Amino acid sequence: MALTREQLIDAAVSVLSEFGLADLSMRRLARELDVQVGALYWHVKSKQELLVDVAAKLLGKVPQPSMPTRQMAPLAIAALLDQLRSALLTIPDSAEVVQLAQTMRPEALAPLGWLLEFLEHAGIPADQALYARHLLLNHLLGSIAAHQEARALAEEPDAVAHAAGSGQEAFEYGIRVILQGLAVEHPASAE
Amino acid sequence: MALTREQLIDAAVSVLSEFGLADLSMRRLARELDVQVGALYWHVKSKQELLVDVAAKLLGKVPQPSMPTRQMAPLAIAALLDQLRSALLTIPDSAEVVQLAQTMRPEALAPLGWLLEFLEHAGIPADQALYARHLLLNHLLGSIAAHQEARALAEEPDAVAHAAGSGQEAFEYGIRVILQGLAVEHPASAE
DNA sequence: ACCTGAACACCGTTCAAGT
DNA sequence: ACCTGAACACCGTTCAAGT
Repeated sequence: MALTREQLIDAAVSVLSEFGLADLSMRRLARELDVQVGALYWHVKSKQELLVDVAAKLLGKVPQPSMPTRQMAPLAIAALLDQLRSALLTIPDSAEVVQLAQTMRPEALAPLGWLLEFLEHAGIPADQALYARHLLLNHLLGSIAAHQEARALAEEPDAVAHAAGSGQEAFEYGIRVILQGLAVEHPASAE
Repeated sequence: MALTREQLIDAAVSVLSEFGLADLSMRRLARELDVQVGALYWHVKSKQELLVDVAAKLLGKVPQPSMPTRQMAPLAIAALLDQLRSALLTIPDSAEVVQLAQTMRPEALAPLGWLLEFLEHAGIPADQALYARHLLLNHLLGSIAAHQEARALAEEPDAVAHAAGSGQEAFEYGIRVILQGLAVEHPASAE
C-alpha cells in the first residue's frame, strides 16, 4: 500500500532516535522506506517541514497538565519542564530539532503553549511571559544539548571530559534560579 | 605567496558575515582564495576546527574588562554580556558557531573564561558558577539566534511575524531575571 | 612545505514521465 | 493520487602526485 505521511514521520523519528540528526537524510529515509527520494516530496514540502513534525511528535509524548492554581503555577511550570526534558533527553539532537520547529512553526508545539499559559497564570504580564518562556526554553534546550554532547564525547577515545552544566543537577539549578528571578521581577506572583 | 591559516580564517569570517553559515563551505572558501579544496586541509584539520577559530575571532573583538569589586560583579557581568551580544549580533548564525566552539574547545573563547571568573568573584561557588554561566550563555546565544531569525523572516515575502523575545528588551529582561535569581540563590553575593 | 587533481561517498530538491 | 528515474547543483574529506 501507499506510503503515508505518518509513516514518513515515524521513520524520521526512528532514524533520529537511533542514529542522530547527521544520519537523518531524505535519501536515507527513502532507502528505509523502499521508495525513491522523490517520493518523499509528495508527502512533505521539505526536510524542514518534516523536522517540524518530528519535533511535534517528540513533544506529543508529554501529557497535558491541568491548569494549576495561581500559587501552584511555579511548581507546575517546573513539572512541565521536567516532562519536556525527559521526553527529549534520550533522543539525540532533539534540542536542535525542537529549536528549529519552535522558530518555524511554534504553534505546532502544544506543550510550549501550555508553558506560556502557566506563566501568565503565575501573574506575569503577557509580553514579559513571552520573554520568560524564551528564557526557560533556552535553558531547557541548552541543558539537553550539553548533556548529549557530554555523552557523545565520553564515547570518543580522545575525549577530554570538560562537560559541566550537563546533568540533572545543572538543569534543576537553572530552573530554580530563573523561577526565583521571576518571583523577584514580578512580586505579585511571589505569594 | 602561500596561503596562511590566518587568511583562511579571515575568509571564513567574511563569508559568514556576508552570507551566513549555509554558504560557508570549504569549497566556497577555496574558490574565494583561488586554491583547490584540498589545499585548505593542509592548514586546518577540519571545517569544525576552522569554525572554532572563527568563533574565537568573533569574540576577540570584546576587550578584556578589569576585575570588578565584589559588589560590582553583577554589573560587570551584565556589561560583559552586553559586549558579547554586540560582537555577535550583526554576524549571521554567530550563535550557532559560538555554541559549536564552546562545546569543542571552550578554552579557545577567552571572554567566557572571564565570565566564569566574575561569577565566582560574585560569591558563587565554583561548581555552581559553571551552571550559572551555562544559564547566562544559553540566554545570550538564544536571544541572538531569535533576533537573527526575526530579521531573516522579516525579509521573506511570506513571513508571519511571530518573533517575540527577539530584541534588546528581551535580552535585558532575561539578564535581569537571572541575576536576581542568582542573588536569591547565593545570598552572600546580594549585598 | 605547500598545493593540485581527482576521486569517494554523500547531500536536498525538482520534475517529466509513468501507473 | 502516488511514485520512478534521472538529473541539477552541491557537500566534507582524503591522498597520491607534483613543485
